[in-house]
Amino acid sequence: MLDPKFLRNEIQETAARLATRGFKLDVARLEELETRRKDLQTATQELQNERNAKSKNIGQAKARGEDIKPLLDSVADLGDKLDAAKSELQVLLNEIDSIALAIPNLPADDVPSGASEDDNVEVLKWGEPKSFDFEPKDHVDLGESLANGLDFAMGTKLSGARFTVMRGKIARMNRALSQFMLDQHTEEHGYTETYVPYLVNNESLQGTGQLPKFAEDLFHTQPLTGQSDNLDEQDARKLSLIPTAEVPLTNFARDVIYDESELPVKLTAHTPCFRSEAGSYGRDTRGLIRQHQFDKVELVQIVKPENSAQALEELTGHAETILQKLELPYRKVVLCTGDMGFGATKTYDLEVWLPAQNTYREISSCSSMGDFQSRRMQARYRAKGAKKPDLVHTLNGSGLAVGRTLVAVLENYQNEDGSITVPAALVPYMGGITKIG
RNA sequence: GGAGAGGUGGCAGAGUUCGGUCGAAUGCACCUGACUUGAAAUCAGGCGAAGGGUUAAACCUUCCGGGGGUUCGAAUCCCUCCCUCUCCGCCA
Repeated sequence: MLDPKFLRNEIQETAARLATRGFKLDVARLEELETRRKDLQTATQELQNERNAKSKNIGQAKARGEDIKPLLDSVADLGDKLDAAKSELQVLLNEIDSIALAIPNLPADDVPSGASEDDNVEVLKWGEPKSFDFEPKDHVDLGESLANGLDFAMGTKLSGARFTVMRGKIARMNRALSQFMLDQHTEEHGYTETYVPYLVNNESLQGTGQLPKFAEDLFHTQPLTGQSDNLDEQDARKLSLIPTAEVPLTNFARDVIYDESELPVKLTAHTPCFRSEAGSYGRDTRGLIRQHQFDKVELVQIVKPENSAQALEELTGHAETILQKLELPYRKVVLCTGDMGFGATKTYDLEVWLPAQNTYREISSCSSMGDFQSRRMQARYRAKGAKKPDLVHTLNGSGLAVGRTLVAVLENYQNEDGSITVPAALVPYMGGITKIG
């Protein structure tokens, strides 16, 4: 959520900045709503003031033992007028609120402007794509032929499309990867390991920005009632599967006022992620690339505003370290204004080299959300000597997506006979074996 | 699953009997000042959040777990939901 002041006082500038990411702000509509809000709010508050003052008089008169009948008569119709004003104001506020909740974040100044992923800017390339003296197979062929290590048919039988069963050494490697990543981040990068719920409530989802706008991307334990943009009382108790550990981890900060000395908070967790992938029916239907369920090691930082830009560089570096230690070639791109996620001010994508596709594919996305999530969550900190608490900044990134890392290892470390060399960094996590198959 | 207790400011904790100068005693923490070479201790003062308003203030409104109700007026009374704690049962 943006600072309401942007929508009140700097709406033209705000609209212009939002336009760079392809979002059209209905300025005329908002201005009209704002004008009415101001009038109505003032009028309502005046009525409340009048009521409070008169009620106070009644109390005092009663204490003195005077006749309060005339006073009661004088407030007779006040209640109805107040109720009417209040409900009219509430309708208006709800409308403004639902508009505000659907406005994406403002891009940071140093984000390249552009309309689509074609306008993303490559920052660096790391490692050389290995040249094979045979035709490299893709991870599906490799995984299926390795003792049925990847069993897509079984996943479909049990659950449906985009679910997969892993067996034997492939399953072990999937586990090894997440263990390796967690150890790196906790032992080398200073993150606190956490274990979190995989089911979260709607407040948490609204805090990080998945709701109200992206309900269809998630799996819900119960269908949401209605299409309302605002959470009603019943919906607030329904749980949804997390699409990323960003949701529970970032919501640690919800309704918290940190002491300055507690920041930054750095959290990591290994969790499954569940995505309905609505709207992606035709894309990446083969293999592990796009699944309804996959594992991810997530990095989250809660920082002081002045540190968030630097923190994004560091957090992205932490994710890069994993790729470097696994010796997987990758490139780093900064997303353009048009390709960024809803709540991001700036995002780096890390894309790993996949030989079978002869291209780089996203394996991590690291973003600074500025105060966008903090404002929704009321996540604040108190600076030493400051009168009022300030909103913190939040960042998150994948470090890394485990399923896609498995794909990358299988494809990049394949040998001509279909076996897979275990990356050196992973050998200790694989019980010492150096080759699969 | 059964029985009971409770949710109040950053934290702890009064107030709820008998609704009215209660946005809320007190303590801790924090901020400012005095004392001190400095610090500690002590003393004095200040100190919840959100919104509106102002050059800045003043000032106004809302908030005592969420929602609803009664009333001129609700932290306080009623309904409902959520959460926490204790005891019993059950379970990994």
